[in-house]
Amino acid sequence: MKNKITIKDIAKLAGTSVSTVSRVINDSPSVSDKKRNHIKQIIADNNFQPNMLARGMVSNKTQTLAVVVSDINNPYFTDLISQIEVISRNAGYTLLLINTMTAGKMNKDNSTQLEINAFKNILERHVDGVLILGGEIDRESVADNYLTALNELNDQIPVVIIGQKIDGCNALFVERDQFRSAEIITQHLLALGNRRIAFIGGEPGIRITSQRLAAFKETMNIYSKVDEHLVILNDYYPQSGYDGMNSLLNSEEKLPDAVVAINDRVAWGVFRALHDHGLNSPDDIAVGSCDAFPNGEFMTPRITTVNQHNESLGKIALHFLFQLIDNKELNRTEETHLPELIIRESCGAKKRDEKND
Amino acid sequence: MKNKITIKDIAKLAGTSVSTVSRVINDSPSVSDKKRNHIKQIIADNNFQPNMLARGMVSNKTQTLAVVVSDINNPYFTDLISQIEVISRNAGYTLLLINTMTAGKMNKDNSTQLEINAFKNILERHVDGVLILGGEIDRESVADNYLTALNELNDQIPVVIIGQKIDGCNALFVERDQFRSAEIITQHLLALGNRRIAFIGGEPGIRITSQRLAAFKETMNIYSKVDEHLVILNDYYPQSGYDGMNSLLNSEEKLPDAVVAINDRVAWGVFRALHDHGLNSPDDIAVGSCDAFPNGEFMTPRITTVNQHNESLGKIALHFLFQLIDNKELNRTEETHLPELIIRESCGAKKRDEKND
DNA sequence: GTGTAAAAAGAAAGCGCTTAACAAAATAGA
DNA sequence: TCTATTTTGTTAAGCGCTTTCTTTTTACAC
Repeated sequence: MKNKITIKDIAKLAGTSVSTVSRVINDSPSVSDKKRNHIKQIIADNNFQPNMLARGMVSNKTQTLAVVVSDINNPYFTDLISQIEVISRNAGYTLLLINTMTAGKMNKDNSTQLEINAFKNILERHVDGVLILGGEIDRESVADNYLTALNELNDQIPVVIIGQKIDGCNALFVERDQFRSAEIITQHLLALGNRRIAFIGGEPGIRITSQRLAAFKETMNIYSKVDEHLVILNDYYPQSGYDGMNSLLNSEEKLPDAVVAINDRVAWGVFRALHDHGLNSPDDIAVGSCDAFPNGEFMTPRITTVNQHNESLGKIALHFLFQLIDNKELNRTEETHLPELIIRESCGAKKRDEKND
Repeated sequence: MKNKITIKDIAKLAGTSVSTVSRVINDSPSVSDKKRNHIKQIIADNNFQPNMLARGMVSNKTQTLAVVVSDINNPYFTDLISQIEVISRNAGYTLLLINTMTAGKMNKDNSTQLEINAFKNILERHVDGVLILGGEIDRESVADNYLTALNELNDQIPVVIIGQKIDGCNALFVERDQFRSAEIITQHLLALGNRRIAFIGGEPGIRITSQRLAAFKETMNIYSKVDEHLVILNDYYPQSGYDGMNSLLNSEEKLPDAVVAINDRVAWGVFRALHDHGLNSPDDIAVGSCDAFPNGEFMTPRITTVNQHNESLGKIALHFLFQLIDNKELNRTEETHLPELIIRESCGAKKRDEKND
């Protein structure tokens, strides 16, 4: 490891003072063009990179954003992170990534503690802003010490949370209407004539699940009624859909006409279970879901789902975060993106249209 | 934003000197238990977090690792990152995440420049170690300025690269045998009696593609021969498999008996194309691939693929990186993980067994 | 030439911390 | 009791930079 070259070295090489070199680095005006060019040349020749730690100490800016994410393997978050990375990079920020879920499910206390630790870490590092995706915030009830830690963090550093607003939290929230999206897909399935509809997937105690499930139930109750045997929660992954559908298929109960899967990945498992039983979607059982994950059009059948326009979430959240960092007045426009039904094959709408032609 | 509390404030509150407080923070022995406890109490009461920038300046350690990744949306990398995050966090490091691909494909110059910029950024931030996943390193030929920048980075900070060794690069490489995995799946397909086999997916000019394609061709040439019309490269995503398979299905050429997809996601698109043409895998066309992505067992048909044990890559890479950071002698054991065939449904091996019973 | 204002350059303080060097106090041995 | 040693605490330097305050240089008018 070579010894790092410092601003002092550059000053010496250029035969000038440290402060003049600093002025050149920071594009301060009061340096003559001649000297400026000379110094720039020397900086380039020696491949000098100013030490950001030192700059950060005095300027109180680290050009760093912390991203706290509960599950980096979830493509919903990955999508978000990659958007966030690009926008941040273009704005001159680098991301500190903090994942708070180890592997699989964790017990609640443990994950709460992990997030609180993350906040401490963030505080130590003096980042300029914090973005929180999912995690504890998704829970229906948040521990008091978590809320305290989060508010303390937000006292020191601007925090923007992508998720549903929670009471008592002072951070800024950017949210999507999770109720509405489940309502849309349930209405669609009902409109196609299905009356006995199952709900599969989602983790109990997590807000997105309760909201979507509530939407499902309320909507169902208008035209039909919910058979509680047909509501099977678990988590958000294909295995969950597979197990859920299988238990329905293997039970004594009458089979449903249709299934609302909590998201496309769960639907994937549902399809697999159906196929294993020689059944077919949409002909035997229609399946609809939410979230429009990438590549849903390659599933067999192509999945009918609800696009929440999550692709704009990262952009909006950063927009706010940058405003907070710069102490600007918040301008909460351009936030509304309504969920939108994407009709593909798995609910059978197109097939029905063809028949009616 | 509250004013941050500093070590000075703690010293004043504790009626002692800054250095004594520092000793307590750093668990230095020469402080009496009484004073130590008193100071610890005050630190806790005031929720004091030492400023890591300041600590980093003097100690030359930032407890930060940079992770440079070309495409954070690729689940192969996401898997890797999430492992890396957990291990790093447990070792007291936080990750700086730098994604170098914006969206979709980029032209080569642009992405080279993005990575070089990333290296500069890393240098400025004085991280303790760097991990590189994919990116330029994957290309068959690397630009000179890229190699120079990479070597300069490695001169200052330990760099570990997960990928195939490139000439002239001084960083440490951790690799998997990409040739072997394609060889395995091709052999499997040949052993099942297929002779006319297509190769779909992968990006020309990227090393993993050339290596797997070379393995495919060499293996094929032993028992059969390669019809160049049946080799269709593009990229690594379902669309690529879909388009590739479709073009085969729509062409005048005789259809292949089997397909080697470069990875499971490409195979996914292949299945979709087959299905659109009323064809079925493995009955009409067998499909095998590499990489054993998560949830492959939920595909229809369940995919037969080759597990590269990439799950151990992150662990091994960090193991080395930590050794380099601590200036330890490198101990390159436990590195061998042979690729392994996972037989599921899509090549038809099990069906054949049943028939023979 | 002198005088003055503006521009350019430099000196020095300080960001929050660690740590070497030193000083003081406590303990031990003679 | 007195010195030698160990333990505990303090002072101050310095990490690499920014920035305020000062000084020097330059430009221009008279």
